[in-house]
Amino acid sequence: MKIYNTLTKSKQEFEPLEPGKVKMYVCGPTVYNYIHIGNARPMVVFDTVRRYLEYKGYEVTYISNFTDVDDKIIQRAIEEGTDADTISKRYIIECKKDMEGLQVRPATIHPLATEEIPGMLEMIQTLIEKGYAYAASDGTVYYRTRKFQEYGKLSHKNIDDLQAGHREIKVTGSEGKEDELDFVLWKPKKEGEPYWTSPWCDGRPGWHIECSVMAKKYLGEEIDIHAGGEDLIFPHHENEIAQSEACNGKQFAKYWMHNAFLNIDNKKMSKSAGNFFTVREISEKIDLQVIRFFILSAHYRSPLNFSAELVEASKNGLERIITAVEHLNYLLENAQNKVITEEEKEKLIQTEAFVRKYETAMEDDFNTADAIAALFELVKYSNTNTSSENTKEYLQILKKKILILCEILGIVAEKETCDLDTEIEALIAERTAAKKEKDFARADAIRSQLLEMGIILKDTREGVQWKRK
RNA sequence: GGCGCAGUAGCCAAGCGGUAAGGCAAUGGUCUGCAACACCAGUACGCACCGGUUCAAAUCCGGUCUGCGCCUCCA
Repeated sequence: MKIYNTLTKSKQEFEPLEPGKVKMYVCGPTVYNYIHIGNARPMVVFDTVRRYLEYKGYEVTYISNFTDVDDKIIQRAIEEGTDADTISKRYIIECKKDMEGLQVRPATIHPLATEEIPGMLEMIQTLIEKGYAYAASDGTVYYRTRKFQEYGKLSHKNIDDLQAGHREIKVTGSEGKEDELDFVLWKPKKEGEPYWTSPWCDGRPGWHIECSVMAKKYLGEEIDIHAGGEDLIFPHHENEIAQSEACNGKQFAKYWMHNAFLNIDNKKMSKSAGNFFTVREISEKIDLQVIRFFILSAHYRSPLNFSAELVEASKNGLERIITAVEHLNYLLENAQNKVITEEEKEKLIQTEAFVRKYETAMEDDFNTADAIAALFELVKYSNTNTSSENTKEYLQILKKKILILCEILGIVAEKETCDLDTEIEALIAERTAAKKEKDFARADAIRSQLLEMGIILKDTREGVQWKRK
């Protein structure tokens, strides 16, 4: 299995630190509002990575944090006349709801920054002791960026270029810094803000230190995969490396994975441009599973454009897969309980090619677009190689194959079979009778009536199928 | 200014040296009372443009054009 590593700018064979186990850390959202559609991309993408690793038999420890103390949260709290804790707790709950809709499985642990302050104080202290950090006169603690020789190795930046860039857009409030590149590990509180006591001042942690500490606490000093959006490469992940490696003296993460951005109508999403969408508002119009399928329809390192018609195309494509599974279920209801035939066995062997194609795609840096193509080929094969003549066993195995490939992508292709609604069944029977008597007006009336109830009918060769909208 | 990415049919999107996957949409057909589903058929003499390397290039190299990202809170 190959993974593109931002650190080396190349695809590398994946070799976990410990055989059979994978330690994975994915930077989570800052919870000051509902998550937006852009936040959904890394969640879906890395959840899929996790699912595939588990499919391959790895035991995955998946850690994803919630940043629950931050300027934006505090600002939101002030606006609403409440406290930061209320805001963050509320949006963590809402975020989890959205994740559920997107079929993103909960992480092994979702640590909260505010609950990891002791670890942060400890790491900052160690960095100060090792000479990698210093406290300014106002109590702010800075990281001594130039002291870390390898600074820039992830983002492939030259430290001197960085400084030149900084001069142009110099920010105020950095008087206590020894060097403009130094970044904050701990900052003093302002009036009314949440704070914790520390040896340097009452205050709160900088953003970067959180992830270094949480990764270390829950995964250890060395981890396999560290992931997030590409915008995090610099400075967030670069700074994490500086902190963790200076503190622990070991390579922090072996593989760094970054997803590209999701744009809206070919433009970067932003509130000012008026093209900002939360997952919540999208979920009111579209099944979030469609959004998930849409996100996976492109490779995670390519920019992805989001628009109504593109989502519509994904919806139709996904429908094709679901229809195929429904059809198999329909056939299974009346299938014969005989021994699988030689011909059927032969056909099942042929489907292995699609499974292999799927796996090959996933093994190549999680090429979900190609994997989906293989899935579609399997679906087509299923559509053309099944009938009411087939045995239960054959149909069951075929269905299972489709379902497993869907499962890795987080696609639920089979809705729980609800109890047959007697009213619906009765209407369908009535319609069938009407059709027999060539009373098509009555038949169509019943079909419209069912449609209003959210039931879609299909007259197949094998009989009438129905499904909920 | 520095660093980097991308340009493949109407749309989306794989392919990354061996002669263009897959999906959506559209068209014609099979099936069907109609519809829906499904299936079948054709659908890029060509992969932004110009050169070069090679027996062979969408794939490698050089240049041009266009779009985009990061360098600053940001998935």
